Amino acid sequence: MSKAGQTRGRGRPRKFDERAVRQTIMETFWQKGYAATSLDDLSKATGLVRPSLYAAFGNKEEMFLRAMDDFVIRVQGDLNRQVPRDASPEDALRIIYTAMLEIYSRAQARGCLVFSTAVAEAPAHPEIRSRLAQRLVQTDAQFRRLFDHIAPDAPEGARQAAAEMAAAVLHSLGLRVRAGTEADDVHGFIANAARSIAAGLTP
Amino acid sequence: MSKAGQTRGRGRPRKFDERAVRQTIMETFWQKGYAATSLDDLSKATGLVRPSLYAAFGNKEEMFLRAMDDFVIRVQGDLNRQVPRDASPEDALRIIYTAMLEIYSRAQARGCLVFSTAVAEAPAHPEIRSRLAQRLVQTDAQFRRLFDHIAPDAPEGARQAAAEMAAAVLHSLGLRVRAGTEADDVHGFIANAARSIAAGLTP
DNA sequence: TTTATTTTATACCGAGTCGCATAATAAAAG
DNA sequence: CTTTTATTATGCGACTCGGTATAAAATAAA
Repeated sequence: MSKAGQTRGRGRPRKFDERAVRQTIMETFWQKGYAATSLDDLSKATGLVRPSLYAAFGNKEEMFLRAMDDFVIRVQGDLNRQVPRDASPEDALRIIYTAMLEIYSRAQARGCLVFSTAVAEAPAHPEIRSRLAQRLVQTDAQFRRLFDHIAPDAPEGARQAAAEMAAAVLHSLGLRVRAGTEADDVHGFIANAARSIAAGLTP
Repeated sequence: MSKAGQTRGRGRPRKFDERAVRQTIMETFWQKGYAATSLDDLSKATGLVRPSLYAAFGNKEEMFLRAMDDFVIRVQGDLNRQVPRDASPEDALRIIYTAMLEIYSRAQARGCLVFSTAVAEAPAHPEIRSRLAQRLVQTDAQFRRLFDHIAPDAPEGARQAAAEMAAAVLHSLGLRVRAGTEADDVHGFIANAARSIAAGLTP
């Protein structure tokens, strides 16, 4: 159902831009969480009535899964734009964490849609849980690839351990932002974490 | 209201054990999350009818706040029983994380009531958010005290950084368990984390 | 135009929600 | 015993929820 938006459909044309609506859905889930976001909320936020939402995006859980994908895509985009390819491990981590802090802090302390919102729905929604698990694995792998690239001389075990630690710091960062931790404390946390992890790579 | 359970009340005596009921409430929230737990669920689980729950424990949010307290108390108890006072940093961390993994893994992958459930309600419930923030601060502080005790020769900055990293690993552990990460992978994560953090304390 | 197709709008459903008002019950205090 | 106080039981009221059936509207194809 629902073409990619290009094919000249045959019936009544849509009055909305699918990508913009998806962004709005993602933002709404991000701000209010899964359970606290009603379909009426999404309807008001997007300007689409509920049946249109269903026709275009499926039920609430499917909308949320889409929102998770859109969230990740957007974060990766922001990140790729800011992280240089030739930084030292400590600088790279500091840049990444600072960028993530900026993302997590937009509007009122929202934290991470995946690590702070999806996680709560994991027990009741196997699909969400599996997507969350995927995300954890991929985050570890991304940091691993980063360290393989910028710290190739470190032993493999150290690179793997550093990658897992780097991911853990990211998880913690989301939590701390969501809890409303003071900005200064968060910056201190970031600086300490970047230094500690980098130290494990260049002994 | 509701006396501590000792003072010989004047009216009709309670038919339930307050501490047992609180444990059941905590377990239920832990298993199903905040939003997904209805008062009827709590009523069924505890055997108390809703008005009795209200009279004894207040509304849903107050019950959850109590559950957070009870959860922390129980975790601290389990932990204090298992962590020796004279272990090396690496051993101490491994013991703590292994114990926490056991707690987080009870029944079907529940993860952490605070880090995986309360966090989702933080935006909508300021009281929950503030309690979550408290918990984050206290967790950092507890690790800090641990390292002050078992690694007093490390520089202060290193002890503080290690404490924050140790807390971050705990946050990540809750997430990973909740996402259903394979037990072997989680054990690897624990071992790597304990080694990395300890290395930062004894260079 | 006519027909086929797709989206939008309205209205509704049944289930479940929290919280409380009220009445029945049980014990202590007088 | 009578009165007071506290707990338990019953039940409801007002609301929100996710989801859908149905009809109106808008466009492309025939």
